[in-house]
Amino acid sequence: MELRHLRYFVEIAEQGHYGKAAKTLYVSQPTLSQQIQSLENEIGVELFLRSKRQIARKVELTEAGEEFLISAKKILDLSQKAIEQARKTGLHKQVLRFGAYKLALRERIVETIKLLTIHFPDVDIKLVELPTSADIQTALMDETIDLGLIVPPVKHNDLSSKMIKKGHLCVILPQNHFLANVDVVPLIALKEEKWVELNAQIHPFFDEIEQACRQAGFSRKNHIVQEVSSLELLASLVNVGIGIAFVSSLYDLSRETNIVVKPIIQSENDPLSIIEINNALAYKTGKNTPLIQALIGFLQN
Amino acid sequence: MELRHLRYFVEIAEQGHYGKAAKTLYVSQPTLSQQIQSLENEIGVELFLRSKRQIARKVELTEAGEEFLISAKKILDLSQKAIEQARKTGLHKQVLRFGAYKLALRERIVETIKLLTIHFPDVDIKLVELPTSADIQTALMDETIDLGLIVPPVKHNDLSSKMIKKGHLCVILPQNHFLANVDVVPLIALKEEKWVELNAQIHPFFDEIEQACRQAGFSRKNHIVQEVSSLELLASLVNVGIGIAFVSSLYDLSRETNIVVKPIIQSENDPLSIIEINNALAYKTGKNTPLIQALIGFLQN
DNA sequence: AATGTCCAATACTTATTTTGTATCATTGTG
DNA sequence: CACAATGATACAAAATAAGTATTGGACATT
Repeated sequence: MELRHLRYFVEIAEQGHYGKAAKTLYVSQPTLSQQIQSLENEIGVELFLRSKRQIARKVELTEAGEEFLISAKKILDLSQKAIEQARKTGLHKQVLRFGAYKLALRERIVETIKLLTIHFPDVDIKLVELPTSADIQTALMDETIDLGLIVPPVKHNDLSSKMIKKGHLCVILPQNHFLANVDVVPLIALKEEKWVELNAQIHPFFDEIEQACRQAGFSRKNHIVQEVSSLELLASLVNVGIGIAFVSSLYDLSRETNIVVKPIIQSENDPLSIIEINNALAYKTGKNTPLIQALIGFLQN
Repeated sequence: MELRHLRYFVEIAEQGHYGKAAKTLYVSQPTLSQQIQSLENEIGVELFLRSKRQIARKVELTEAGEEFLISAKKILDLSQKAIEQARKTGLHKQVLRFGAYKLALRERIVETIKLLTIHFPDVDIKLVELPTSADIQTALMDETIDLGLIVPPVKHNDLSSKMIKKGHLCVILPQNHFLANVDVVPLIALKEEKWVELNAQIHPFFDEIEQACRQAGFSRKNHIVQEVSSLELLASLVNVGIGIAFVSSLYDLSRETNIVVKPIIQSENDPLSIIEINNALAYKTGKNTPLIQALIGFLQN
């Protein structure tokens, strides 16, 4: 018997329905059928009524099942408590310096980071803000920070990283732009555009953009008409028609009006050839403590 | 986290030694290293001290580990109790008719069956004794018994079986027999011997023996000088030199003196060509209830 | 200091277990 | 009686755990 069996059993018992339980547990329905069977076989007792008639349209517990449900919940609860207790003791006042590049703070990742402080209340998480993803990596190498949010790829051999959020390159256009109504924008279609760009000092993926354009067969040199220092300004200038701009799908632009955001594709013929701009967590390879692993594991969900 | 992690953790903590814990858990040492690491990573806390110096020659728990140990034991204990409780309720006064062939009661399996009554005290286990393995199979088909101990193979399509004990064909010889000092006896070497044999009415694997001899190129017809009705008599007659006899390695002959037991091999050249005489549990295929599965699972250990 | 022993960690492969996909069988409903 | 709902099965795929061989670090001994 494993805790998995108990988790599945409790969910099915509470929902009274294999299919619904499967949904909330993010597994398939046959999985539950099988796991419950193996649990029943280990105990030697049927936990759910398998009688032919199912008038109530839901699975009912046997007498033994009712009892087992109470125990199972208690065990699962204790397991959770045991983990939390160990964390409390082991992480007490441990400091974790978490680095994020400036623009990350405009991304949806922020809420996730907030969750960290709730689930690991005994870790003293110090948020360190640095201009770019590259600066984060340098800081990790210097051990100025312990864990950092970056845009892959990593640029040092000694850094390990784990992707936590997938995103892709997008372009923002004024609403009256001739491409404003297409589904996706092939990169080459933007060959002749004028560009507004974030200041290179804070741009998390400037190099990736330039490389993609080169690959598509053009360069934006002399087409960048203005550099700005914030996403808001960027959106405003696009809005009034000064130029268009590249952004990541991970940015939260929901508050910017009168602009449209369109995904970029590398090849005109392949609608799946998006250009990935991801978020990853990085740490110095030698320093992958349980705490760091646990945080990464947590943030991946 | 799964209960497996807790089982491993508790065992290592109590033994203070990965290698020793691996032995009692019947897994390899690296397995424990890995599972403990994954547990630590999930919790985010080191449970064992990994300090450089290990003066005490044993692994020590961290403070968090000490606490976790207490919780882990409690959880494992509750899990066991939960199973027992469910069994108590679900199996209350359930009757299981367990069939065993006569000679099985002279085999080591008996002790194992006794364990059943201890671990499943609320099941009313009725022991049914029948002459041979074939009779057990008939009784299973008739549903006169629910579960039976047999010597494979099964002889009906509707019977399922699960091996629970491996054994092999042996010969018992008087101590002064010319083969009494070899390691293994090739079957063909017994071509000219005189035989004492169990009464065909109670012999669990007479057919298997005859077939093996035929395969080796001889027949015992006219060489069987005496039939007896018990293992004790069989051993006695061998002892005084009336003849030799085939037995299974599963028989408990520890109380018989002045005889030697030697494994038989089918081919002179291959010391691994033993002739299997196993024990299996069988049940009617349509009737594999959780109880039967649980009993089989239990007896396999 | 050099050498040997003990013990957990690592790298890599294999085996087992769990999960998913497709399909079925049964039951209750319109 | 056809149809929808729901859990069970069979089989393929993926994920996870376990095994084998080896390493590296800490002590002990010479």
